[in-house]
Amino acid sequence: MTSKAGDPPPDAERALTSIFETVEFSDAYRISYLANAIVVPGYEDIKREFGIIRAEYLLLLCLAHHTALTAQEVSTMTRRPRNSISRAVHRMLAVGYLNRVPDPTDGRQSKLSITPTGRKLHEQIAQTLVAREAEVLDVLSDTERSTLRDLLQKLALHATTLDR
Amino acid sequence: MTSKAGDPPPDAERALTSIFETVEFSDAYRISYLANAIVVPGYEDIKREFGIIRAEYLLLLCLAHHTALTAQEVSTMTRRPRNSISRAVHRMLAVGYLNRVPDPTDGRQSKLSITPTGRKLHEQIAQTLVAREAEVLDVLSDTERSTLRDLLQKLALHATTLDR
DNA sequence: GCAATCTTGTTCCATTTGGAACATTATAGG
DNA sequence: CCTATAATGTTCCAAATGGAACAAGATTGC
Repeated sequence: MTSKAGDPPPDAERALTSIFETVEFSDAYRISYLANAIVVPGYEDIKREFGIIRAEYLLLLCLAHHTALTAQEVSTMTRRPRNSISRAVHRMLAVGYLNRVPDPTDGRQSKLSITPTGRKLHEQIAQTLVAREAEVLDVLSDTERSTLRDLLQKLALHATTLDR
Repeated sequence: MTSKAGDPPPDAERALTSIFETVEFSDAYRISYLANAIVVPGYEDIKREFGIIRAEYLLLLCLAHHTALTAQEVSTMTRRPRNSISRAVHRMLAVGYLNRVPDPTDGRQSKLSITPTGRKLHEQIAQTLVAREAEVLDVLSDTERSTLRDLLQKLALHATTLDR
């Protein structure tokens, strides 16, 4: 269907990629396109294979890397709306991937943490996404990849300061 | 709420960004996070301001940069499902942002093109996204930005060869 | 030339999504 | 201390989303 990476693409196919160069916000467009090409299909696989939707997996992911978080913190970290996280918390509690203990010092919130089963699942799911990431990044050399990492980190950190 | 870009972040806030470093697929995660921080809120603004949803705007965007495309081509270029594009075509036709002429050589498909009104709208919308992009990219120097462009272009081109 | 297969665009439907309003608790200002 | 304001998590609802099946047309292979 599509030509291989190194080939000079035929005209019909070239037309479908020229948008990357002509679009007014080409960096943002490329980033968005890449997200759609890497993670979005990844989430679809995860849904099919594990019955877990995006907000649910992001919740597990955050908790796999922090000993305890509130729902609000997960919402902020992931830029998902609070109600999505709320729903995710209920489902993940129900299937035993999550613990929830009310915060004694603040009656509004609860501390969430991942269970061993939840962590096992996360590790499986992460593999899927690591593989998908590798598929895309393998066109870069080691130096290029390391440069990219640094630039993305800088941008991501800065983006956290952007309000919604 | 959040500290400024250059400040050393306080502990509570640092916890919310450390995921960028600890997540197993950190490049993919950062790309996805950036897409959510730049483009997604952009689409929300566009919906509020212009009453146009994502698939609809992507359709206009593609047609603004190509004299004629089929719905299938737009679907491929944007990685949106065919039915989303189909709906978008109908709405954009109804409001006069689009022309559609059946392909005489292939009865299944039609050639789509943008109207002058549609193009005007695209130009307004693009400004919104260009501004949002600039907000994020302004932390990079000119050289960094140019390096990033090249890397993203390489990745995006390669990603087009990924099925689905 | 014809049957089987594929492609395009569409409709249908179930699921996901996120805004808005809400109850509850905490915090700030007087 | 007590009222006004803000934050957390939840429910409700309308909208967007994408998979699946479909009709109509094109292509392939015999």
